[in-house]
Amino acid sequence: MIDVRFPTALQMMLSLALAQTAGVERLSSAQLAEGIDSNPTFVRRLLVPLIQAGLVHSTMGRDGGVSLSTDAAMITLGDIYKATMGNKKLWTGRSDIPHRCLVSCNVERFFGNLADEVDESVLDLLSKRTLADALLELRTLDAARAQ
Amino acid sequence: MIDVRFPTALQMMLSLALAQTAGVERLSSAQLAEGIDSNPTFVRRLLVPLIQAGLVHSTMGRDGGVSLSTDAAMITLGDIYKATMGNKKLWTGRSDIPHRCLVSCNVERFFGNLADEVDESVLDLLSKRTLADALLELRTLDAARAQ
DNA sequence: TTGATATGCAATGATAAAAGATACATATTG
DNA sequence: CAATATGTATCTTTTATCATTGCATATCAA
Repeated sequence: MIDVRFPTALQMMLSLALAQTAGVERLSSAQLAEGIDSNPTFVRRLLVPLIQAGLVHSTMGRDGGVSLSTDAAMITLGDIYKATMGNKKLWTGRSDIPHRCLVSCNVERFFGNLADEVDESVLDLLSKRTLADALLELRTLDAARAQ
Repeated sequence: MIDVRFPTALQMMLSLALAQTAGVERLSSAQLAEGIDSNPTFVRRLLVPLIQAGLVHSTMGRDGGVSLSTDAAMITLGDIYKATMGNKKLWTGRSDIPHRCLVSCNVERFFGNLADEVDESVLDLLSKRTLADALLELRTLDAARAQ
């Protein structure tokens, strides 16, 4: 199955950012789940690392829910990516390749280094964009759609 | 299951490049399969797009096998990636999100654009490296390993 | 204090993408 | 024509991911 954690977390964060600008204090996991057409448990699982990273604040109990910890302009898409994907690399190579020649003895490390470079370049790209930027892009797309 | 087509195709291409420098005319799918600890069918499936892209030349029949179509310095890792992964994007978002608000109506396109940018930056990185460069890196890694 | 309702979290089940396995037609060489 | 390679279709196995269910815990309000 395809891993949709990042796009999903991103949508949730965008919803929280929108709520923030609209003056809504917090959203429940059920509300967020509705937005992504999924279930509250999945939402809460995704929220855990975002909360631990300090991007989202959660309040328990009745009338509980989550909200952004800070202004949307202070959160980059890179922050969200790092939090939700943790140490998972974008690429994984074959493991336990039998060592028999120059290639098989060293590809594993070679590919690992390459994957690291890729991760870095993706994070660079994501870190240049804030949630606030993204929300603005959504408005632009929406305006284009309306025409 | 994790998609290991690119790392696998890369290893095969490196093996073919090494064979080329060693004066070996061609390798069979069985030989390549041994190198990646897999089976000839998987190898041949992976070879199809590489052959179609003109990166690899295949000869059928007894004593058949595959070899690089050109010098390893003329083939970039980007070529290999494009051939083996085809149109598959690095990221896929959730699909069929119900359209209910500014976010849900536009994230799909927003994320698609973002994914395109990521693909582009990864391909940029991969296209700066040739198979010959990679083979040289393997030798460097091997020398470091020997110590 | 208690009922309603939220999060936090564990465990189990369903789904789907990828790789493995098998079989066989076709091509080439000696 | 025998041996052995590729090309390709089909079926099975594996496994990462998401959905579902259940329940403990926290909070608010009547």
